[in-house]
Amino acid sequence: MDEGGNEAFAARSGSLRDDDGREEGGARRPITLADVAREARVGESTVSRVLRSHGSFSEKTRARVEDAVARLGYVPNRIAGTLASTGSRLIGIVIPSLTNIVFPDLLRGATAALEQEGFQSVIAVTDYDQDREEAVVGSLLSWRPAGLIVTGLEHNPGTRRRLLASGVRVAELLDVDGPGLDIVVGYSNRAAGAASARHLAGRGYRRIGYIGHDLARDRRAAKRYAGFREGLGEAGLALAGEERVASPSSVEAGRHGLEALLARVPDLDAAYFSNDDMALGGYFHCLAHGLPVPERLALFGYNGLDVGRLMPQPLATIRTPRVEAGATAARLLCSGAAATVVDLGFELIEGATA
Amino acid sequence: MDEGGNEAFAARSGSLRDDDGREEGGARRPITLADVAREARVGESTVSRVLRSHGSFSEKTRARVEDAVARLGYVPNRIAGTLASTGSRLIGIVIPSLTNIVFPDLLRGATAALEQEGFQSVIAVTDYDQDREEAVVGSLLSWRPAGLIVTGLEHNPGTRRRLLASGVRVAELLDVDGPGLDIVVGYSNRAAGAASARHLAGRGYRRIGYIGHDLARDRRAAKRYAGFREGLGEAGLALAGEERVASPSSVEAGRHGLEALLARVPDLDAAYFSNDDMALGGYFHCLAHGLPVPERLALFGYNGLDVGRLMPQPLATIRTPRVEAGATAARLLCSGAAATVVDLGFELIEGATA
DNA sequence: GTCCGGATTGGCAGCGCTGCCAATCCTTGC
DNA sequence: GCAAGGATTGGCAGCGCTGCCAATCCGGAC
Repeated sequence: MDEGGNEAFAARSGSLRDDDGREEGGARRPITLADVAREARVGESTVSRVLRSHGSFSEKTRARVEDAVARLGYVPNRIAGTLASTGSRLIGIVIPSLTNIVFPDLLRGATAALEQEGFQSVIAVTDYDQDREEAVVGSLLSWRPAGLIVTGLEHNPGTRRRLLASGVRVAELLDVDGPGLDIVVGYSNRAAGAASARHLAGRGYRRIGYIGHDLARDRRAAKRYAGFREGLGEAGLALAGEERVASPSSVEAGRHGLEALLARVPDLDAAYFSNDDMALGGYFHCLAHGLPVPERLALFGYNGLDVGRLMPQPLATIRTPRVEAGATAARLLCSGAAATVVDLGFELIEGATA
Repeated sequence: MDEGGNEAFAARSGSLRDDDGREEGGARRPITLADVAREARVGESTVSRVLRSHGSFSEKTRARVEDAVARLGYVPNRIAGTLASTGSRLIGIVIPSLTNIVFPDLLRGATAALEQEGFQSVIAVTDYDQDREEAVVGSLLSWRPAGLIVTGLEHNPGTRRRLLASGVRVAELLDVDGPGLDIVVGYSNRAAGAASARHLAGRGYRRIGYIGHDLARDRRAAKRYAGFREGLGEAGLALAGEERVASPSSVEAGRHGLEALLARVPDLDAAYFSNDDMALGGYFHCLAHGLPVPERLALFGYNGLDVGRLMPQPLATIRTPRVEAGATAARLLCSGAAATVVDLGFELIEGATA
């Protein structure tokens, strides 16, 4: 190892023209590309080219540079790199919540695909609040990302304006029911709701109730709800009752919601939940109170979580391709595809609870 | 609005000395701080000061600047800001998985606290692979973060070296059983395992089995396992049998794991699972096969997920302060606290399954 | 009216890296 | 042996913003 340097720091040179950095008690400064260039006795651009495998250079040069990098423990500064080059390799991802496993799934798909393309993701959470969405979108845009992945098609005017004005590519996920800004990847929540209604009606259920969570915030759940009512209508039915808890969806909300609804509408023969978490709560209520499922009460969820498949009776639900949606959106953004709508569809899982 | 400019772009000036940017068909370029300064007829540093509420300026100036910002739709470029100032406002977070809700919980706590401090987070996932951890740590370090949050205390030598050499603050989370690099926030997995064993032994269970997942990758689960065996040993007991599935933890792995174990060791009277997801799967197995819980078989989990609390019989488990750990680590990192170990402890929940 | 000290303000040199362009080094062909 | 043309290479001007420092302004105090 050379004098005065350790793996990650070099002695800071004492004056502006002295580049040798051998001042004795000087402060330490991070290793830069210039340090590597000096160590390898090549130009800065050459180091840059080698590190990015971009442009041409000889095998001998590559070896010298890589050697110097290893010797100095150089870590490239992507902040500087991004500023200097025109486009960043960053994608911002905006999701409403980390509590519902649906969004980590989306993240999983997106980050995996992104990584493959050499992109990194920055994540922000809105808590289902459109004002917070506007704020985090602004915050993400200040990193000059190559693209943004947001959830749903509904945004307040400020968010919409910022997104449009920024000129960055935007992918809106998990919904295709409505006009999108640019790239849209998802499935129809409305159709999913309708399909659920048709399924229950087709099975002969007539006294069907709905247990949902905060629909004002979760617009996709609201669309499923609307689609569900439509589907019931087509079958000549109407909701026999409904219970909406003001909180986000959860097993707890589902359990207590079903309990409350049954107290009001005891002769329900089926319950449609705003998602699988809620439905699992409902299932637990039935188990705890000895209500035979689906004989006494049928249950239907949404999302197709693993846990539903493993219940003693597999949950009747709709499986949504969340991971795939994240991955598809990421790939489209990276590839610079034209504005488009990708409807990935969904799959109705009959299960054994309805 | 001035001629030739719209909300987010200004006409690019045709030559290097012409700053007026009124070339007719020129390309568009993003609005910069210099544009705002010109529009507000103040200096660049003044705009910078106003935007960061840092330094002093008159009320009149603030109004003019904010006016210009609004008129031009200026979005500050944090890439440039970070490069120019010494420290970034970024914290990197490295987690092993997004599939297990534990890590989104950690993220939730961390991002909430970080946001409050004006920091942004960049997230990377390792899939429980130490080599991938090394790679993503390198990748995160290239953003020159102010700090890094990683999971667990076990890292391969390369990761350790990079972390140390980088000079950035590091917080290691969710475990306190072992030496840390810098800041450590978590709880003792070993003690949790031992406490679980003592609880089961104290309740009179004697034929106790273990159902776990891939312990080679999940070092914290391995520590709980070790602690559990120790705890049993103190009570004069030994594991009556164990089943390890090679996959990550899941409801499915728990259900099938218990089934397999019971096939081999039918007279088990209690089952300790590597976590609540696994335990939920075990519970489902019992329900599906009519095994009375806890009379025929007691169940014990780990993590204290909501779902366990809402089962018909609340799950006996250990509640871990995951969200709090994320938040604590984030706050310590931001505040520049000294290296320290924070043991947040855990809480044994008796539940009704043991 | 003049002077003083604090409040404001503007200028400008970098932060570390990349893109462009010119300089240099090899080959290969004749 | 010489020139043409591609392969390598180095120099350096920014990318957009912040930090430092000097310049300017302002409101009393004298």
